[in-house]
Amino acid sequence: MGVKAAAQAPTLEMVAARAGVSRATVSRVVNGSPKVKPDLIAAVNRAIAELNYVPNRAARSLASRRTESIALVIPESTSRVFTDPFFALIIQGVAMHLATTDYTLGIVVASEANPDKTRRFLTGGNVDGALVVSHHSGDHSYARLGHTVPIVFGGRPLHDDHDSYYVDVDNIAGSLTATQHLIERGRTHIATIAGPADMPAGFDRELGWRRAMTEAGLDTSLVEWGDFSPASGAMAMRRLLARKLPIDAVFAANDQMALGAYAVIAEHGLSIPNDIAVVGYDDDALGSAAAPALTTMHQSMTELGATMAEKLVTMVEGGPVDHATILETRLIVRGSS
Amino acid sequence: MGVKAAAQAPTLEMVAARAGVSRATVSRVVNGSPKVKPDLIAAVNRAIAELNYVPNRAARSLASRRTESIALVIPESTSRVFTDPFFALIIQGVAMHLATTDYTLGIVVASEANPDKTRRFLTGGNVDGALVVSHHSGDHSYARLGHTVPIVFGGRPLHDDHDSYYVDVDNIAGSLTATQHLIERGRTHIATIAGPADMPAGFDRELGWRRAMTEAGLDTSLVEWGDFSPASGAMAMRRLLARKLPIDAVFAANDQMALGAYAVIAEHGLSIPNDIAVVGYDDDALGSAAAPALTTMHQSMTELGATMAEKLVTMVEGGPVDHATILETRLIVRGSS
DNA sequence: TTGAAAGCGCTAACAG
DNA sequence: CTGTTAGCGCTTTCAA
Repeated sequence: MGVKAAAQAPTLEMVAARAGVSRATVSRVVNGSPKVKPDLIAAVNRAIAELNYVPNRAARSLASRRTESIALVIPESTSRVFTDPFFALIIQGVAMHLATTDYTLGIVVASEANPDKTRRFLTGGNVDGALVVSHHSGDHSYARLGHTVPIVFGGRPLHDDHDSYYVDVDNIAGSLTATQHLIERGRTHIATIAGPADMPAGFDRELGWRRAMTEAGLDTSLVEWGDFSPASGAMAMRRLLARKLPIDAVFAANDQMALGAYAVIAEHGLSIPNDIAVVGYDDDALGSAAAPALTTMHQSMTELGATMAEKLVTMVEGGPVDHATILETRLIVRGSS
Repeated sequence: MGVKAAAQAPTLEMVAARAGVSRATVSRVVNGSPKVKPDLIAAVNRAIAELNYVPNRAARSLASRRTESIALVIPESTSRVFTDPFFALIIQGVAMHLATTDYTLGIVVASEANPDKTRRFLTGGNVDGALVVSHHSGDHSYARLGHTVPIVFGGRPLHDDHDSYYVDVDNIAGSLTATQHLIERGRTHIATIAGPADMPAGFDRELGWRRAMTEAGLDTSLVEWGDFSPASGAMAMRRLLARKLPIDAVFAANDQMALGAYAVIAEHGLSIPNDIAVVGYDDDALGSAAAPALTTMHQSMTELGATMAEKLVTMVEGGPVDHATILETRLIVRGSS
């Protein structure tokens, strides 16, 4: 209201006029074309600065048929476990990598009630590519879209899907290492609180534990499953203890479940690590503040996110990429083992 | 490569041709204009379905001068504490609310090294509005942009900024309630592990504690500050105990610090809640799995996010909104108090 | 190396 | 109520 006219955003045309060149030239300068005379480049840049010009994405994308934006798709069901630092860190990694590029990041929570909405959004030319993360394997249903628009998955497909692209952490090697650490510490009755077997992370971490146990000739019957939540970890620990078998260590498939187990171990009057050593997975912030501090496997989820983003951008721009990229994991020994 | 022609996405024009109407009519149907004859609507919708048409956002936005997308801005410094469920939950709330609208969500990590990049992005007509969240008050530097593009802040401005729009939880009432709960339980030497005084959440939660204590005629000298991390909570608790004054309860400004304090209390051979009752804030997932389970103040961050999104959309669409929206908080009594 | 001109797919007056 | 007609701001041949 009042006198103030809507300050019209400067257009490329205004820049051209001010710099005394054609719109085409301004466009070339903005897009870094190599064949523009230096003095013109300078003139254009000056005009851009003076006008505080910023290109209109919609117009650019309409004309060029590229959107300069990528979507991070999060299946609704997994968004419910958003509390899991997992997602937040991946988003952070993706966002930070993208900040170094010209791509914009869009978040899409894929409604399971209406999966076509997401499909259409992705195939409707709204994004140049997509990142799909989930704990659930089934969500690789998006895999087929990969033929229409570039897609990079976070976490390996549960069933090896030969032509999908993904970045994953080495869950098998990680859990193998964690279990071997317990064995080296002289533990022999090592239980595991595993994650759901229908999620790659759950399946693989159980597998690594199994391998380490088998290689060492130890018994692999002490398994209980949780859903990665602290409460489920506590319940699993309770079931483990209820078996009345000797247990001198527990490898939990994630820190949240490990911490859930802490409470139960204390309730039973047992001490960590004297009676039962505990090793978690993920290196949650809370593990280091727990008493005793939790030994765990560290893997950088921000790195995972950044790597996914980098890979996708490479694909979008037509570069060569491998189907699988596996990130390393490392053991962090603290007081609980 | 090979024979496959790039399957050209169907355009509005193709739909018009197939339905035997003009492009304008198709546009009207797509945008739900009330003045189109039912039979034409049907014809158009049939053509849309047959062609699997999906509107091109760029074209639409270029022509209509609206982007149908909003940005969630996260200052870089606060993105480092991304591990804090706070952000993840807000994002979730925002994403879920937006999923019920036609708006798209973009995540922008505002580089502090190059703040203008974000400013330009926001003012450059790339989004219809923005949501800004941060724990830090200083970040209301974006407040001025509010005159150019609608902005809703998460958390109140530290210095009351009379014309910015925000949604916040009632930190003062919440911490007052938490402290009164401790007082009702008969505790009289109640310490607080406060958050940074330069963050509204830190400042307000300390204030609520102070009010409750003062009203009850209790001493308010037992204060130590942390930075909301578990480690800082542990250190603050250590300092509190080092004062060698009687302490029979602790109100921590968030659960992560409360849990950090747990470890230290145990180290000192004290028991919770017998020797020291503990109340946290935020209702983190881990608080309920701790031993004993943590009494805390619950506030729905997803609701915060959803409310922010809703408010912004209303603003973007020209509806009336209040400057401040305050969300309720509730006490959850568990074993630690 | 630069400019002119033709759209990209859609919306929004304005007629009719 | 429906169609016609201009563009929205930018990229991109094609000539010059």
